[in-house]
Amino acid sequence: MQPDLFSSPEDAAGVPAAGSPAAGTPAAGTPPGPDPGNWQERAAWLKAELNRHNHAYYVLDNPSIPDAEYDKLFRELATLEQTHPDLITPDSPTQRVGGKPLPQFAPVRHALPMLSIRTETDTTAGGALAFDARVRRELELGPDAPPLQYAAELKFDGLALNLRYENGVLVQAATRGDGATGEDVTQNIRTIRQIPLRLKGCDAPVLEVRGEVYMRRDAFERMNERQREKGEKAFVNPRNAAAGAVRQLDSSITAQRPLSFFAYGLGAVQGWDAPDSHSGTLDALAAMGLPVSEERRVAVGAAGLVEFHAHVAAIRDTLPFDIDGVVYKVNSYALQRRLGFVSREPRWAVAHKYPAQEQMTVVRDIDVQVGRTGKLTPVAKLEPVFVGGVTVTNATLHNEDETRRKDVRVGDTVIVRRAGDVIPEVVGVVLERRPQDAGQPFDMFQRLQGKCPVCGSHIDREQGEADWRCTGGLVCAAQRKQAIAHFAGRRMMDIEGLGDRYIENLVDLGYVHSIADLYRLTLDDLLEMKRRADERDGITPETVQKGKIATKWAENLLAAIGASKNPPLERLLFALGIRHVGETTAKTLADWLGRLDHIRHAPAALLRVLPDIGDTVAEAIAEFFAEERNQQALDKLLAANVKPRDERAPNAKLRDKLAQASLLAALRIPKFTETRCRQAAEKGAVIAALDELARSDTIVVPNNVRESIAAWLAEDRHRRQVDALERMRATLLAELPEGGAADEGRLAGKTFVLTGTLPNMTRDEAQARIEAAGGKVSGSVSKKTTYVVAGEEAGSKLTKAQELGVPVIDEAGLLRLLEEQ
DNA sequence: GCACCTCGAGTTCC
DNA sequence: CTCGAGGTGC
Repeated sequence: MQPDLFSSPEDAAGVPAAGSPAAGTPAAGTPPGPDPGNWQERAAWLKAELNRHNHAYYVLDNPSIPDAEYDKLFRELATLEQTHPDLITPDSPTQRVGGKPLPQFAPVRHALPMLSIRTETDTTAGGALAFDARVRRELELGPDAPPLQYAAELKFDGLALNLRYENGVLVQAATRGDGATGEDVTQNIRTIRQIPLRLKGCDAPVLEVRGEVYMRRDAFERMNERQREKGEKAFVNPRNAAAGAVRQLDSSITAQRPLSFFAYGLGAVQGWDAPDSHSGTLDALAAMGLPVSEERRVAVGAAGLVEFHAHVAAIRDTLPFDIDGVVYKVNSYALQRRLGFVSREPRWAVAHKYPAQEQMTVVRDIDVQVGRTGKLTPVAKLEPVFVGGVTVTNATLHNEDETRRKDVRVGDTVIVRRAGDVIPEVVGVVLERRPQDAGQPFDMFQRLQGKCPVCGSHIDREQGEADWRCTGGLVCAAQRKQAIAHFAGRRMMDIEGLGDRYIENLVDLGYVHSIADLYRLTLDDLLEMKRRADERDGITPETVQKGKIATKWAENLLAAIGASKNPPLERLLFALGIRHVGETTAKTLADWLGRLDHIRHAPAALLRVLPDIGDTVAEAIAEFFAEERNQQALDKLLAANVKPRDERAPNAKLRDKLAQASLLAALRIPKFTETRCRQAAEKGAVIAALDELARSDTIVVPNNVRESIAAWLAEDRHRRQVDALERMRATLLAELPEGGAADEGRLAGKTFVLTGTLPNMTRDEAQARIEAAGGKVSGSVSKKTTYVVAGEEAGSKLTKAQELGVPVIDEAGLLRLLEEQ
């Protein structure tokens, strides 16, 4: 993203003085270049620096820094020149305001200069108040005068254009250029379908329309995806992509780029009776078939501006395109004329920005984190930057491939992006700023010397997988701690007060080695642990009162641990942290098999017949329980009276799943396909007599299949699996309730998706009630969704529902459905 | 065998 | 919230 130099020399992103890293100076906080105290040298340096970036952007079409950064330098120079006018030279970028047009595009002299708008850098409501106050002062309005009317609009993050219509026909499109002269990009602009080549109901001799070309975010993503597939370089953001497309020399390439346009004003006009207000003009332009953003209004007084600013801030992330702020214009043209201009900026308009969503910073280091499953994740440790409203110090690099694709190295200057609630991400490296002594391309194995940074076990990356993993399992303290944290989590055993910090101490000081140990902790253990932890951290000896607080804390924690002893079976299963077993799969296991005892002894083949459990998941579960250590941990839990409170008989529907044909197929014997299993079962084949099937004197299956079964059975573990399967089948059948499946409830077969905040119940409650009525609750909207239940602040799921035509109901609608039964 | 739908897992900051 | 991958239905 390069600054809109043409338009807004004042266009700084309103970044607090976090300071920015210098080229080759990996320390943020120190301004780059000569000491700001020496203003002569400083100004010379700024000029050179800015001219260099201009050249990179406008002539080489290869931006070197993000616009917030450019603006910061520009503003610094402008301020210097203001206080020391003798520093102003003709070659100063502040005097030119723009760059050279590319030689390949014909220059266009604008009939009416394209001016810039002053930017209000106070990103709070104060910015709006200040503007209103300024305007009222200029108009000499007293405090009792009625509030002014303003046209409030979005400030699009794109490229400004002047469209010239003569007699209603588009004859020329030009970029802003330096404001006086731009580039003729008519051929390219003609390819944008949104821009009418002929105006509806207007044949004025001259009508110039001004607006912004931009690219929608979704279109940008898709285009970048294609670029990457073709092995071509991806664009950093929609703005760059749009600017690049408009400045394509080959308009057939522009035609393939998904550009959009919004009109926001007028240029030269002849023979057209313009309305007397800005909002009226926009309405008129819309009526002529020009795209005009709907997100605009006539705001009344300062309060109206503040309200609009807040409103747009709230919807900013849901807009399909990027904006960097809003624009306020005095609505009445008569008043605009009275206000006039200061130098090259109108006094009647201001751009009011939001905190920048992109910033530059330096990568101090690349750390590797160990996840619960042993996944090794590279994390960029950043010089703190204020971006998108928060200070960011860490950003995930996901995995080795991703890190290398972006080629992030220690010491690099990177662009960090954070929009709304979105997790900060490293968008890309500013290669121009890579220092001589930057690190090498990231190499996980080399970096860790083949060892887990926490436990030293060797690390491994499976063929075809993106992740490196620590092989230490629960030997690895990082994995153990997270396993315990997972176990204690709210959606699992829900042990309140057992946060990461305490787990860290409990494990490090040796009080807890595995989850079962939690239930053997005593008051003394906890107090001792706390004392030792405090001592280690150098915290002053306890006062009597502190001792009391510590006791209270320990009592509470013990109580919470005690209270967690009898969870629903599915929660306990989820809490164990078996790979591929999340909330839903845990529920499936509990619903179908009913008792922990069955689940912990089920062979993979049995698990495979359950819905939504395939080879990978079945094996992960069986493997977990095959581990001696895990079975011991379970036994210890049981011994400590940790027991699911809702064990029950297996689900009646399991009877069908236990049919011989299904179980035979679930053994996954080579060549013994599902169809063959069914045929064999019809002829009386059963797992209990698999040996017979494999014998040469039977002809239930073709010879080659028979041989395959025999070979398979020859392996001991396979035979044991068959035995286990048969035993479990018998046990389960014996426990199955008589008769058919129970009544399924009113909402059987219906799938719900919950989104937003419901007025009177939590989402968990809503989910529980839907499930109690036999319905399903899913996390994502698709064609199969029956209803989307939307509350306050519903987000993308609601949008998706509308796209797919899925009915949307509110809480009241849901209650009605629930009560109908 | 492919396309679509889900689920699991990881992630940042206050 | 998003991405990747597992599972299922066509």
